[in-house]
Amino acid sequence: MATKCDCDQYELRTAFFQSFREDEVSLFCEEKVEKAYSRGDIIIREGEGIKYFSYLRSGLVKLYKTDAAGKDQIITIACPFDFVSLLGIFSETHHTYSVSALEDSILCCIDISLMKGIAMKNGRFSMNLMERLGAVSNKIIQESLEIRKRNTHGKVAYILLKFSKGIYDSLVFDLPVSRREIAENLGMTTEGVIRTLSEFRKEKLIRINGREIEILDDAALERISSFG
Amino acid sequence: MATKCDCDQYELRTAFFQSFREDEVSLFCEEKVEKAYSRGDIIIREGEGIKYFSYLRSGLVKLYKTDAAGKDQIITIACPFDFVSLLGIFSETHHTYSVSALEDSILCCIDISLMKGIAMKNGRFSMNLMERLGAVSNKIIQESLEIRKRNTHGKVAYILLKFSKGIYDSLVFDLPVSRREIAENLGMTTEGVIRTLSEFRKEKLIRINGREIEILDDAALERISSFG
DNA sequence: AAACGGTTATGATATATATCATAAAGTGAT
DNA sequence: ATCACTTTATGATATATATCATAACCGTTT
Repeated sequence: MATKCDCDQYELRTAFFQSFREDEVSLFCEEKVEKAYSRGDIIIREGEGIKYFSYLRSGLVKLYKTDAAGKDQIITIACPFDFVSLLGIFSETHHTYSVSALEDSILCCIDISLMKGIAMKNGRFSMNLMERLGAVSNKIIQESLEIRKRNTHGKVAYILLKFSKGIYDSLVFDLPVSRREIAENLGMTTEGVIRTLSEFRKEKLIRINGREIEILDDAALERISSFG
Repeated sequence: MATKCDCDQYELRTAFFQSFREDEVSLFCEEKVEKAYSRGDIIIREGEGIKYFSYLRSGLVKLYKTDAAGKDQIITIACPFDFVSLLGIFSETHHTYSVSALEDSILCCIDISLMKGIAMKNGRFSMNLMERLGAVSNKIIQESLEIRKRNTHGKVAYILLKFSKGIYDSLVFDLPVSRREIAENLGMTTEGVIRTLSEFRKEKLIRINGREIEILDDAALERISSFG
C-alpha cells in the first residue's frame, strides 16, 4: 500500500515547498511515502495517534467526526492538494477527526516528527506551511459560517454550486457523496436533502439521475444560495 | 490610546514566546504596543488591511462577520491570551472579520511584517506560533460543530455552561453579551434565546436578573447540552 | 420629567423542518 | 438469481423554530 515518493521535485517545490533547501527536498522525498486508498476506505480514525503530516495527491476525501450516538458530522470535503492534516497537527497528539476516501485517493505522507524537525530549522518553510494551513482552516471556518446562515434550500443550492464550480468545474457531475453524507455536511436530515433535491428537479433547476446531477438553471441556484 | 510595551518578559516568554532568542525578545518588546478599548468599541473592521498581529491581554472581545443585509454572525468570543489574529493573518492581506470589545479590553499589537520577519528567521518560534494559532482555529472549528449539532435548548445550555465554566469559572456571572448577540453566536433568533432562557428560569435551572445569570441546576443544563 | 431607542419579555400564529411510515430501486454478497 | 441491506423517494404528520405583534423596562439624551 505504501510506496516510495515519486513526486517530481518541480511540483513539490512550487506547489508546497518553495522554501525548501536542496538538502531538505532530498530528505523530504527520501522519507515521504504515498498511500493509495479505495473509495470507502477509512484513512484516519478519530482518536488515533498522529504519525504523519499528509496531503491529498489525487481523489477526494471527507473529514468527519462521529458522536456518541454514532452519528457522523462532516467537517469538510478535501480536494487534491488540500492538506488532510489540519492545524491541530502541531498542537495535538491524537487526531480529532476521521478521514475516509470518497473516491479512490492517493495521500502523500511524511513522518510528523521529521516535518517538525524541518519546520524548526527552516523558518521560511515554517511560514510557508503556516500560510497554507491557515488558508485551509480559514476556508473551513468560512464555509461553516456560510452553511449556518442558510435555510435548507439555500444549503443544498450552496453545496451543489460548490461541487459544480468549486470541485468539478462542470455543470454535469457525479455526486461523490450520498444524500445522507450531504445531510451530515449541511446539518440537515437525509430526507430533507432528498426532498429539496426533488423540489429543485421539479422546478427544473437541476436534472437528477442517481448520483449524476446536471445544473440546468445556474442563476436560480445562485439566487437561492445567496438569498436562503 | 497606544502605549509602549509593559509586558514583563517572563510572561512573554512562558506564555507565548518561549522560543524567542534574547535579542528577539528585546526587538519584540521594543516594537509592541498596547491598545486600550472601551466596551462597544470596534477594534477591527472586516475588509481593513492587516497591520498588526495581536492578542488579547485583558477583557473580552467578539469576532464577527456582517452580511450584506447588515446581520452579524459571531464567529467566536475571545478570552484573554487568545489570539485575536486567526490563521488568516499570514495568508490574507485584509481582515475577513470584524472584532469589537464586549468589555473594556487591552490588546497587544505587533507590526505584522516584523512578526513575519521574526518567524521567517526563527523556525522554533514559527513552530510555536503555529501550534498556538492551530489550537485557536481548531477550537473555533470544534465549537462550530458542537453548536451546529444541538437544538435551541442544547445551544443555549451549551453557551451558558461555556460562560460559567469556560470563561468566568463561577455559577454566577454577568452575561457579557445581549440576547441578540447570543443569537448571533448560536444561529438562532433573539426571541428564541429569550424564550429559552425564560423556560430555563421557569424550570428553575437558572436565575435571571437582567444580564446576571446564576446556574441553579448545573447537572440538568449539562444533560440538556449533551442531549439536545 | 419626558421622550427616545434599544433590550427584554411574552403570546399568537405561521412556517420550516424533522420524524415516521412505506416502498421502489440500487448494490453487494452468496 | 436470490437475499439482505442500503439508498433514494414520497406522503402524512408532528414538532421545533421563526415571525409578527405588543408591551414593559432600562439607560441616555434633551
